[in-house]
Amino acid sequence: MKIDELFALLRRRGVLWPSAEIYGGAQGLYDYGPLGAALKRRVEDAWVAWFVGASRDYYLIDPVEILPEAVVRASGHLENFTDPEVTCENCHTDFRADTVLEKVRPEGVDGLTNPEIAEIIRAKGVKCPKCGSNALSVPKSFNLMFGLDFGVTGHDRVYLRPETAQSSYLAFPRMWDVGRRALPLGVAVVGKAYRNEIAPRQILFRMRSFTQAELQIFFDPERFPVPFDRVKEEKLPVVRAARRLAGSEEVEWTSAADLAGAGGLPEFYVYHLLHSYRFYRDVLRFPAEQLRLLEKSEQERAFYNRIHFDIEANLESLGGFREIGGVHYRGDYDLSRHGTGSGRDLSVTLTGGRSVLPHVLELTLGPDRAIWALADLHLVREGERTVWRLPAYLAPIAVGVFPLIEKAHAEYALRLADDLAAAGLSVQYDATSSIGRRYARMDEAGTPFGVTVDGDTLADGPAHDTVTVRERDSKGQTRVAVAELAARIELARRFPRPPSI
RNA sequence: GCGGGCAUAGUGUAGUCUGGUUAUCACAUAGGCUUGCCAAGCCUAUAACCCGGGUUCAAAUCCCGGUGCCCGCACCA
Repeated sequence: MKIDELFALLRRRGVLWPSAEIYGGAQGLYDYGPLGAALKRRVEDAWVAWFVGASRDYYLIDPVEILPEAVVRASGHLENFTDPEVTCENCHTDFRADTVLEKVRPEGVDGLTNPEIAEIIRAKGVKCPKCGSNALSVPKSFNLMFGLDFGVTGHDRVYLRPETAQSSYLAFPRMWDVGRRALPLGVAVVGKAYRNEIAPRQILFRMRSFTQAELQIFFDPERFPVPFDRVKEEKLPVVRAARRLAGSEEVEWTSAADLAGAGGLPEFYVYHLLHSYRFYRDVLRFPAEQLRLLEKSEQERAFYNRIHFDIEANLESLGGFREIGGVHYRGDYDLSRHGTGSGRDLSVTLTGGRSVLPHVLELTLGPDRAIWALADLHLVREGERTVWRLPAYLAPIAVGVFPLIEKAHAEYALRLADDLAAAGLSVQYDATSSIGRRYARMDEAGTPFGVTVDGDTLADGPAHDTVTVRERDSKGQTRVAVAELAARIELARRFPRPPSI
């Protein structure tokens, strides 16, 4: 589906909508409605089950969303988020000031005010790199972090975190003690991050307030054991950076063994790349042929990332492959920077007495993007029918309960709906319109099971206390005893379990 | 940020160029009758011109400003 068509459908069903709609909306802010909120929780829970559940030494924490200025100064976000830009008044192209001044001032523009940069441009006669005209503007700074006044005086500067990862780094020394004082140690955060994007675009794909699910694995750079033998035959759809620089974005299905061998990647990295890939393929159930693992070149990736693969899904609504998550080997950059910034030594002493500054492997997911991808890839029109083929364990509503004839069967059906809800299932009771229309609504919401109470349920005979269970994808119907119903649905609602590390 | 396009019920739309009726139609939603396992039928109801200003006897329609969305460029640490 096209982006507008898909968004209209999601809006109509109350999955999500623009925030502050009655005031005309606010750029880059969206709210989730009942279906979206429930779906998001399921996606996040599935992520936690898959990533945090992979090891006994991985933990989920819930830190605040506000960072003191010293933190973002140390992390590099303060300077990197405020790159000055100049615009060519002639051809209307924007450039980063340090790029434009590369030749005349190779040391960069850090520490210069915008008028000072403008003076250099004027004095050196710097021209527009694109059209060659003399029309470069005075630089403007885009602070991509939201700054806040903190405390009574408002003199203390704080920022909404631009990524959840920083919260995990700050927690590392405490988690070292809370955990088993052993590496690897995983610290996961699922929460909001905020970026004052210049141009929010494409609904959930570039928002100013969005959710990140990130697992930071702190490990000993000399030793990160993984059960690599178990996975070495598995093939991954990769696009290596070298191949991209040579002009091809074609996927090469490469075995884990080859990526680690001739491919030159560490085994621990390949293992986790595969673990992440499996989440998208086996948990979110994105078709393998619509997924690719795209390696970022040295120019594209952040300088501190030693290895960087994006996990991308091919989305019709957005015109191609788009990043949903990533696997980043960040080295010791983060703990080193925060060690310097805080004046604390963040290295740890391992059993045996060796002291190490742990390296970080970061596994990320953008839950908002995942939700859009779940809609793009699984929400399909089949003639008159619209079906959201979500995996049963991700569906916002587990089961719909319908009386075939409201007057005759409502009492029993309502009681059944209450019983299923009491068993911990999300239930939707619907008695309006024809049974076919109710099934159709259920299909559109992605509800995997519809339970219909009919005359046989109430009558004496072999079908007493049984109901029709209608399955969303096949439209097939089976007769199920009410006593077994909750257990059956619960089974389908279990998240896939990860292989343990 | 720059450039282009767009904005009408819950959703999709007609009407805008050429100002003038009770703002069109479909689907959806709610109620009734009927039916009773896949969006059936009939009747009824709810429901919209993005916001602000201007021109005019009269503005959904023309003009200005704002807001938001889409596309391209740039940006995405």
